[in-house]
Amino acid sequence: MKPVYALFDCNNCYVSCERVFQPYLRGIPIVCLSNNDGCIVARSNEAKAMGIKMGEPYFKIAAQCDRLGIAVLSSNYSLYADMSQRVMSVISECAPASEVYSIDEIFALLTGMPGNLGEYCRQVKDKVLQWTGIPVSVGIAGTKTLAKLANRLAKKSARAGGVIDLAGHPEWIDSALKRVEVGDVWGVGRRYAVRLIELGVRTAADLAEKDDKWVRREFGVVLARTAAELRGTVCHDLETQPQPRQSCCCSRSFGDATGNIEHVAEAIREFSQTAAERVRNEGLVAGHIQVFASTNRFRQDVVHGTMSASAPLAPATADGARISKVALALVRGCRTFEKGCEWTKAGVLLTDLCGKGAVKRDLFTVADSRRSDALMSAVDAVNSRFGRHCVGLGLSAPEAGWRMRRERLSPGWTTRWDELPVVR
DNA sequence: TCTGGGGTCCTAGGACCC
DNA sequence: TCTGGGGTCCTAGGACCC
Repeated sequence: MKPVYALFDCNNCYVSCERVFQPYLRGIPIVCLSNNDGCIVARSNEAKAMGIKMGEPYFKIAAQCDRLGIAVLSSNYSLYADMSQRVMSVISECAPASEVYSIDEIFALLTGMPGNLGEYCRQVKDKVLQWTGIPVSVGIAGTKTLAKLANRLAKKSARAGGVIDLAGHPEWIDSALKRVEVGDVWGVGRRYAVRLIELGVRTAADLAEKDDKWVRREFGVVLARTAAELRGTVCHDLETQPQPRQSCCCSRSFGDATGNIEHVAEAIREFSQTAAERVRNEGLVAGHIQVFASTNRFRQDVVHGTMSASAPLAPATADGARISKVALALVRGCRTFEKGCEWTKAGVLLTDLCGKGAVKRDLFTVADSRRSDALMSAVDAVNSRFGRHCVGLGLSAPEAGWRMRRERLSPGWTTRWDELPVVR
């Protein structure tokens, strides 16, 4: 039986999440910023029409936003994650199998389902809007890559009404491929796009027509799979069971640069506990830790520097106390810190992750004790109820200069009791 | 003055082994 | 004048995704 994939994708995801709880933002241009109020990461259709570009540093267009009356919001990831969960749960109940692909996308497997799948997906889309307030678009096709492409066209087409079904209309595939630039194909990034265009491959249709051996030789096996998927050959199956992650990184840009190693250490102490908490939440432990910091890579007029230090964690652990102790020791033992740099970013990377039950032990190491497990469970319980960093080891002041800027943050409408919307 | 964060996979090259 | 062959493992770097 021919496989059928549907890709559901939230329209302007973060903007739509904000609009659910601030209806006065509907119909006006609005953008959402990345962490530290750095870059534009989401735009409403009105903002797109005004020429606001994705990924643009905010400081460069702040005045323009002001002049054009564009509403600007700091990123509120706890809101977006919560809204995402609601959308995903509605859609996943409408299909026999599904794969959450990102915060705003989910693949649903519709293989063998009876009836008009385009019509069915339109009903699911309406249900998502009614139940969560989030508008979605849908692309349906025989491979994931084609479903992505169909979704892209569904978003742009006024006639499609948010749904394009290439599985039900294989005769549309050729013209669909011709209408999509090669750089907009899922799996073709900026570098590949430049080279492909130099080689005369301009559209998805051009890429699909290329000889498999040629693509493999010039670009490797990954792009060869993408090209095959455009021809209708499934190379990327649905991953219904999320694979256990291999690494966990917590890094942040600082609100204010600092030359003080103790400030960097403070940040890293907190990031290491956040990373440990994420790893614990997934029942994993880490066997290796790396800490790093860097200066502002964009500025020409300052001393540039990077520091990085790493150490094994033996036995592997997710104990925030142990991990933050090692992290601090790594920072303080790092010589490159002595160069008089202004640090603007730091982070912690946990790797060699494995299941908690699979920890290797030897005669000379002691596994995490039951006391450590109990302590971490208590910490997680308190923080889950009262907010992250409510309790922790050596916590820093909320107003510490290294903390990220979030000057236009909306309330935690769905995740914090004290920020619930009030109905009058 | 101000430029995000968090992932994965593939490949090439070096170290090391027999 | 001259330097094997074949394999594995690890790491760094480069590409991609959202």
